[in-house]
Amino acid sequence: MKPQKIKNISVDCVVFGYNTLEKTLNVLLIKRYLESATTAEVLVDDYVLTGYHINEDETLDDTATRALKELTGLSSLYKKQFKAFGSPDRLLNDKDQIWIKNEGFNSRTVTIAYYFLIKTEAVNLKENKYSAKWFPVNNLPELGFDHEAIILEAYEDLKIKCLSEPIIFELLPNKFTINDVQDLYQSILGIEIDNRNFRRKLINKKYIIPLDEKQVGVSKKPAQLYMFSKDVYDKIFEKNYLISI
Amino acid sequence: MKPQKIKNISVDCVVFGYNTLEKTLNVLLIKRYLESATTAEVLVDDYVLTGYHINEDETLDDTATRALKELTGLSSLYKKQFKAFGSPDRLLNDKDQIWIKNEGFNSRTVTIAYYFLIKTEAVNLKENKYSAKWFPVNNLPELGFDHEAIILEAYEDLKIKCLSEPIIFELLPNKFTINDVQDLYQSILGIEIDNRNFRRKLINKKYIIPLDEKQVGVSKKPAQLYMFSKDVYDKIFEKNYLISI
DNA sequence: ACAAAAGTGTTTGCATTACACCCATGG
DNA sequence: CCATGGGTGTAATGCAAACACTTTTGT
Repeated sequence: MKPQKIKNISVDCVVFGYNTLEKTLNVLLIKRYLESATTAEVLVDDYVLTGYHINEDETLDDTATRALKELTGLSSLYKKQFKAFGSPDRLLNDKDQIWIKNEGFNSRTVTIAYYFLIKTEAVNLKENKYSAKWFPVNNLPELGFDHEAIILEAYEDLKIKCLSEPIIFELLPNKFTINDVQDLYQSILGIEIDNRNFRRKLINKKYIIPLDEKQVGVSKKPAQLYMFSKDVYDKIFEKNYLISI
Repeated sequence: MKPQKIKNISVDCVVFGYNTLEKTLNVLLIKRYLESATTAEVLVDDYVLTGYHINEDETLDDTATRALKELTGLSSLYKKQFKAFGSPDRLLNDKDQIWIKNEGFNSRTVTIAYYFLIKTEAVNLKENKYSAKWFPVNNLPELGFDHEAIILEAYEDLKIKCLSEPIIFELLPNKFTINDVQDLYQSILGIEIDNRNFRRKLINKKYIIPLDEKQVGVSKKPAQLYMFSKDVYDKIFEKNYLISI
């Protein structure tokens, strides 16, 4: 028997992916398209976050994990529930109303929003059934529902979180250069960082481990590769209580 | 006409209050009590967070604000939505099931949890219709539903948040001593802080303003009183991008 | 005068910032 | 040999941490 959907509670997923070559932070969005059955007029044509209404027997985390699994084929990604959105008018645009009627959901749906961090190269979008596509977080397409607001809040949370937790490495390949990490911080935070100071800082961390390997296939001096060791990080981690107000 | 309640979505409020004299961080809880109509047997006797199911025409923030207003008579308190709880088995204890049947809610309710910070002395519990009572966050009574878990997560969030934002002053009277602030940090974080270093740090902040006033009615040397100026804080605030991973 | 809590300075080390040039490699 | 990006060192500053005694007041 099919599990019962709860029609007024959903989970939406902001999937962040970093493109190491273009140095852009991207969000994975799916196409929303609907034509009138009679006139072939285009009724809805935009993008939305991936998301599902929750099932009766499912935790919120489960729903989010399921959504990502179906979108990307991947599980055990970094995931964070960051906020619930429940304004009564969040789905009341004309387009959204048409869409909702078509899908049979409740127009007063509260959504629990998650964000995911993902190594872009791990996703194969070629044979994706949702026409999923990456968009730079700073240059989003037209979005349905209140999804633009959701993405921006996820992004704010990510900006803060990446300063104090080593989640940045979720967005990079397993082997990376110090400059990759710097570029990524710069993309996320929108700031410039001094390269010498940044290198020193990172290289001094015991959980940033130099490999016996250098870049290959680059047309200039190949850079030293490093990996991040979560084990070492967890071992040496200690909470600090620095009050900085 | 009465607004329509949504039976499977609620808001729960963790209300933190600090007792300056006892130096304890407390949570405001309400009594949950039910006797069997026939045998007078006590069916439910414990405490829960204050919370409401949301109305059709209400934002989540509105519901939270309404709950606090009815509980304490106060509005415009510091409020933070910190997490949604939606496990399918979060309300399945026997006691909880009895209670839910009595109240007519859905056993699969997702709750959006908020926490509030409040100056304890601003609340008058004497004539409170909910038998609300303060409990130390480190010594909670028996709690219904999953409310203990909710309180603990709120507390974790508060611990982190108070390190980087000046929310601590929401828990103190308008006029406070430096040692009050230190005691409060110590209560929240469960650590000891060096008094000389802490004083220097605080007194150097431009938004900690010394008043032409000292404590009165204390039986020892009266301390200098200070106030917190949010205006000054907002003016001099600047985001820093210190990466500390 | 005594008890209790308020208040006060200095030193040391560490982390952050600012800053400019040489090096190694592939083409 | 040259263009490109990788990689390197030092000095100045500011902040945090450690640490113990004197002062003020009310009783």
